[in-house]
Amino acid sequence: MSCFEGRMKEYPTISIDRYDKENVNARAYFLSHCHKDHMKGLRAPALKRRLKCSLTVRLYCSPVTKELLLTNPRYRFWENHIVAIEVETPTQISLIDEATGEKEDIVVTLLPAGHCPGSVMFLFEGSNGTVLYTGDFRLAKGEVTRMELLHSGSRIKYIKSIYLDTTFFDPRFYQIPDRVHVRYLDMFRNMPDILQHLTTNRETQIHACRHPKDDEFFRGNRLPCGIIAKDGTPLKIISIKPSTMWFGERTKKTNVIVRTGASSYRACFSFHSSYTEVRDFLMHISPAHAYPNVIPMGKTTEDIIEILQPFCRSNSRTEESMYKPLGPLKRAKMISYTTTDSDSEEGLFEETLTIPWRRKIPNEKSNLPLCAETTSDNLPKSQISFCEDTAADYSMAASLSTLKNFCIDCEESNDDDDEEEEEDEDTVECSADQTVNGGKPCVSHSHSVDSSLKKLETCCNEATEEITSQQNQAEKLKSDLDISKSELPMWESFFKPDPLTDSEQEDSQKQCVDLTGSQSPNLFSDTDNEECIYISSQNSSQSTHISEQGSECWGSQPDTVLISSQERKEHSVSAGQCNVKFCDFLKPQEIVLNNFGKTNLEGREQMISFKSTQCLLIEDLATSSKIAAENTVPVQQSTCDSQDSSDFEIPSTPDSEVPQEEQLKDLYKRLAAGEMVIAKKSI
DNA sequence: GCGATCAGCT
DNA sequence: CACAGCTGATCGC
Repeated sequence: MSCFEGRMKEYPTISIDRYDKENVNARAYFLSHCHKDHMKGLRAPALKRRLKCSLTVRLYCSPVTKELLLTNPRYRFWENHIVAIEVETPTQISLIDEATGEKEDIVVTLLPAGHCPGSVMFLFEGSNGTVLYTGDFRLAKGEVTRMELLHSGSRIKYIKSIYLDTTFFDPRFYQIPDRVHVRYLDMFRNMPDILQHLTTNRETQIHACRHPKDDEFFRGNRLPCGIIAKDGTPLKIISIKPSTMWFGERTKKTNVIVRTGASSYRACFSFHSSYTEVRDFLMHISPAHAYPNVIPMGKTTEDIIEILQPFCRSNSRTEESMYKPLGPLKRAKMISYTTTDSDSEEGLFEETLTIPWRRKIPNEKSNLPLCAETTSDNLPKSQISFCEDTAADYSMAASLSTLKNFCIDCEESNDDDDEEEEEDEDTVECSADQTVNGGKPCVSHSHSVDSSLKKLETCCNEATEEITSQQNQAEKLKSDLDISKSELPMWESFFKPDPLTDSEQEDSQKQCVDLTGSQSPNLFSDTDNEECIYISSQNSSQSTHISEQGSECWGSQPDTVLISSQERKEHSVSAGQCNVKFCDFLKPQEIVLNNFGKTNLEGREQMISFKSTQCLLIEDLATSSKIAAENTVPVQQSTCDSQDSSDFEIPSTPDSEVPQEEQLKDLYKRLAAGEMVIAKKSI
């Protein structure tokens, strides 16, 4: 529950997610998402009076949040005072003091937060520095690296302060299963696409309604919303209750899904980032200061700030050093065609920054023969000229020393995490980075050279990422195939009402190794519940990924989703095949799988069937077959992809062909020879 | 009557 | 259970 007071130290004239007390007098309001604990005071009389008196004050939010807000008649008075800002679109806003006429401009960028429909983080850039307000967020590990607007060139922007969702920033919530994998962060932009999955028809097999207190309810021939099986057959219901706190409270490690009753299960699930996800986010952002938005019970703000402190860059480096200007550009070196060791080591600027290297796309597995080879001083001239046509006024100005340094960047940017190496190469890589990125401190050098070098960097990065992507796909395919061989999700065994056999329990306990000390649920683990069901985290992340119906957003909150096998033909149930339906904006506290009705299979052996629009199919990747929307995918393959989404890998490109070893070798050779390699899309 | 706050509940 | 949000009771304006 957010305890953020509404104001940030750097920009105290704006209010975010709080609209009471002094916040009423803010020059602008920001709403990160439509949850009540972030809307305090938003319809209070004081604020209504302010709106009537002010000509300039506005509420800024995402288009989806605006839509949701205005759906509620109680907030409709905002209609003429609310401004929707497109996600990932830097927008300048003038903050005007209507009493004095004083004006301050800031640039705000909305970044998808993955918490609920329309939820965003706010990135503010202005005279008092760059600050990030996260609101509530759930971002998978590594996702921050793909947020371009948090980066300048290939490096993370300097974030002075971060105001952070620390809901689960506690080792008890060390790891929370990933959500159903989606390809894009901005999935909520298309609300009609989500709405098409919804119906008010109670006879559908997926219900979002409150869960009864106990299993007794299900023995009656009625669902919580009142619907009954037409032919009078008894209901066969499985309920899954998405929980996070419950798992955090376990004294032992548990599975991600634990059986809690005859037909009830707890699935570990969260709309907030886990400890490791927040830690990954913070480590990448590396802000100078971090402030918690959420203070857990029994803790103080100071406690949490202390926990956050090790992740702040002010911890190891002084703030002053971060702002150290670059100094004048050494133009003479820029136009040199020759290179010496001293050139490359000295760099292009009189002084160098000490900004730690940040990877935009870290990858633990990939090696980069491309950059390793191109760091050679024998680099062919063609390596320089392959971007020439993209920069008319460049005139071959990039020295080999620049390229050499740049290639060190390249190599490292895709290398494994190794802080020692980073420190060792700081000076060299920074000088290169300043050259190619042309960051804000580089005010004295030629724009044309700067932009040309940027293009050069872009070209090299694209080539590098292409190779990395190809390698990743090959490795992923291999690992997925391994998984599919050995760890096929056993839906049949999961949804069976019978307790585990001794051998099943024994097998799973053998695999329980707790090295973290956290109680976070594991794939196969020990449990304090004797009726535990063992299921992979991939499965649970899909099975629990259900949410609240938009039309009920303001009314009674449905917290149960009932899934029955009584379905239309397109939702037909079949063993071994499982489509995943995306209802990501629903937010139930319970999911009930209800397989009442007639099917062609015995009820308890049925697989629950969904529709899929997002899951990638590994086999399709391998065969380049086109993945159509609404495609039907075998669950074991879609879950493999879901697992991948949690890794620090570049997501595989659908429709692309995984290269064979020989092809890769050929690619490397061509790249090393300075040829331009263009990714071809095969559909 | 309405809003703020809290307890209790899901 | 702290999520997030509802209902109802109570108090104050």
